[in-house]
Amino acid sequence: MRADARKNYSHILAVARDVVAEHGADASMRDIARRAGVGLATLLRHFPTREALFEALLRTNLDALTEKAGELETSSSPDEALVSWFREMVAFVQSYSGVVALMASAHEDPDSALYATCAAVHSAGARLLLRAQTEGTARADLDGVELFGLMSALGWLVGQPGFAPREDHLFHVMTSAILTNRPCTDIKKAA
Amino acid sequence: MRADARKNYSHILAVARDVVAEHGADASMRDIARRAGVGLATLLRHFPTREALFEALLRTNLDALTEKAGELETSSSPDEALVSWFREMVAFVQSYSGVVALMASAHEDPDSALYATCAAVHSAGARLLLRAQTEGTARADLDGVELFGLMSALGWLVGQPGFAPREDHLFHVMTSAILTNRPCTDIKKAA
DNA sequence: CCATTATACGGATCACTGATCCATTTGTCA
DNA sequence: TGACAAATGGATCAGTGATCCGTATAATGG
Repeated sequence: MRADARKNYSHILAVARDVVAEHGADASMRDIARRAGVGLATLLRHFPTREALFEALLRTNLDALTEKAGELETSSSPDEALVSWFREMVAFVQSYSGVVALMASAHEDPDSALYATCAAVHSAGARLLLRAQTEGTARADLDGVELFGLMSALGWLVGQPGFAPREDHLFHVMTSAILTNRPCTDIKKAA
Repeated sequence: MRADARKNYSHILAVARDVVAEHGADASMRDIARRAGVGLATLLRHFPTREALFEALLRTNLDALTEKAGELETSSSPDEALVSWFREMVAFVQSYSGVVALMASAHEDPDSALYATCAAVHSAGARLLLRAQTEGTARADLDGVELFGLMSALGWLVGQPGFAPREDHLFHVMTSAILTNRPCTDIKKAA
């Protein structure tokens, strides 16, 4: 790749990160190109589709999440690790609104550029889950994909207008569905 | 309203219901108009925005759900009623993909055409929830909005590619987060 | 039953989107 | 410096939702 092309590539990616953070996953490609100071054609040659752009955009974040899962695996108790990672995943999904759908379809399509990255995230989560399940603190009838799904769903929900203020509580409800040792802490028990 | 206009209104609505069921919430307005045999301008005069069209489309479904909640309130046990209604809500959200976001924003905006309808659904769900909470079979720290949110999130999730086959299981996980008397039925309990 | 009038209709058009083409510019290397 | 491949971006295309306005028609009064 020529030097100027490489520079544009990085610059576009940086600008795209800002614009997407501002306008969500359906930001205008023209807008991104304009703000990057390049023509639309240039943007679209570097990233032929919207998915390709997101792929590049998300790869670093997803890799970081995968790595984070590995760290938590050794630094925290199984259920604490799972909850911490869950929280980070939710925050991630929420911050790039509209991105989960992309990841879900990427996970279904082995040819997708995001496929490997998604699979890594899934299996990283699955390992954290398995560790908690072995200890008996997570419900046994879950797998990594479902864990990912629940995280995505929560991230999606708290990204919807009106639900952001309830994020902490909804997070608590959702984790108590996954973990077995913190069942409904603040609930008036019957019997 | 003139007779032909009224006829067009109903016809467009019926066609829109089909098209949306086929192509989801971002179906082309031109497409709907074409299939209804009217000009795009006519469609857009009857329903100035996409939201206006969905408003009309969803009102009947939502009213039906509200009514259903009332029926269940007298015909089933509190937790059975809640679960049944939960299931219907999830199916509804899933069938009209992309619609929840619309309802969420409608619920935030008192001027929205869907506001009253949404509020009715929320309070109908809240009543079912309260009944189960009084009996002690639903966790007490939930309100109608959160119940609606969890239903929406699940509906959204099972509408994503790859998660549809897991609908039943995810439904089970989610309900066990809400109910207290069926905590993780198929799980190896710790201690 | 016909003439008038208000109403509804829809083709044409606009601004916008992502995608593609290709003449021009620019980096690179001999 | 010269030549060539590579990268660029303006122009253009089909698609979207929205708007305008001349035309067709339903409703109404004579």
